[in-house]
Amino acid sequence: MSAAGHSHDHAHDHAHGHSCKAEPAAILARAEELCRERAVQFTALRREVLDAVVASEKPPGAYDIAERLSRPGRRVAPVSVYRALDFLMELGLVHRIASRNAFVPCAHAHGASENVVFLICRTCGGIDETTSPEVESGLGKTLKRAGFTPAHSILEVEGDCGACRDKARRA
Amino acid sequence: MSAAGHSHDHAHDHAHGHSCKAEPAAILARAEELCRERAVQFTALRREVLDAVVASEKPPGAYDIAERLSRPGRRVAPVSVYRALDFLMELGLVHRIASRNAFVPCAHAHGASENVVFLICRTCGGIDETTSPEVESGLGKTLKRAGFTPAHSILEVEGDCGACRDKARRA
DNA sequence: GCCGGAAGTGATACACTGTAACAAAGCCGC
DNA sequence: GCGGCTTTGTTACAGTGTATCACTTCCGGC
Ligand SMILES: [Zn+2]
Ligand SMILES: [Zn+2]
Ligand SMILES: [Zn+2]
Ligand SMILES: [Zn+2]
Repeated sequence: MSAAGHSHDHAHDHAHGHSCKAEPAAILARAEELCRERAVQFTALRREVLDAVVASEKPPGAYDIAERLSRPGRRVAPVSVYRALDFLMELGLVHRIASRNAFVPCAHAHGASENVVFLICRTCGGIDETTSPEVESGLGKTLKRAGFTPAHSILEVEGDCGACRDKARRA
Repeated sequence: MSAAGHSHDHAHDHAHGHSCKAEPAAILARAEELCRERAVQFTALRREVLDAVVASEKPPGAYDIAERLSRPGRRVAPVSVYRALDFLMELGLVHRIASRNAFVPCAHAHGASENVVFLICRTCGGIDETTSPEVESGLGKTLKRAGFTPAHSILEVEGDCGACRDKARRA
């Protein structure tokens, strides 16, 4: 999945559907801003956990993060990671992928109530995030028909991303 | 939703949004038919696990089922339950709810590729199942736009079912 | 600067969820 | 019945997430 935006900031208009890793600097900035707004602490541990999620090649599990942050002389227990992840999810900076027990940085800065679609590539393991007005409205109709009041929803699609499909075709 | 048809088959047209337990007899019959078709064994254990899933008040976890099936003198280990559940899911008789680690009987007899929407009531804990052509087509468009080839997807909505909402309103 | 409450972290233990490996039992076609 | 396959039992273990409590850090008020 592609890394969006380089230092010289080329035109990156996202007509492509493939995942663009959130720019580490951008998401960090967003984190700091959000924490200032809400008057909560963006502590070192929280920053490190966010960094780990952003920097990981594949969406890591909580234990992966704990291991990555631990060194001889400093052990970060999974429970600390979970707390930081809860915090980051509360702020909408990180999402949990229920079907994988993994965590991804939010790539969209969408509102909390807005539905997102996670595209999980079973070949490369990458997870892309997109929004879908069509799904949103269709789901709204369906829920209304069912008399169900939604609080939040998860939509995770497993399959093959464009890059992996192309690679397979060339092979 | 809905279990159509009781013994005296009253009009049960399901304008209501709340979960209607699948008729135990019907799903059992379907299981036997499917197993005959595919020439696989519908063993006692598999039947008991299916029964347990159908009969449970709330969607049970695998360990709940194991406990329910165990008695003094006969212990059913979780691993056996998982195997039976895998079997039943393969046949499309049971679904796993990723956001809850719970299992529900299929209430629709839909095809394997067809998308379903799970409606999870956070008040009563009931889980209803419905299909949504709108979502289906909307999601198709979105995936195409993203260049993503889907294999299968999960869509789980948490909120309040009609019954619980009414109950709350009257209170 | 100091104090006191609130928030965050460390550490341990534990509960819950799921899988691997191998042996024993049951089924089925020959 | 024999031989191969499927299913189940049993044990052990890996992976995921939470409860508890003590300790530290932060922050606002004095
Ligand atoms: Zn997001
Ligand atoms: Zn891929
Ligand atoms: Zn179903
Ligand atoms: Zn309800």
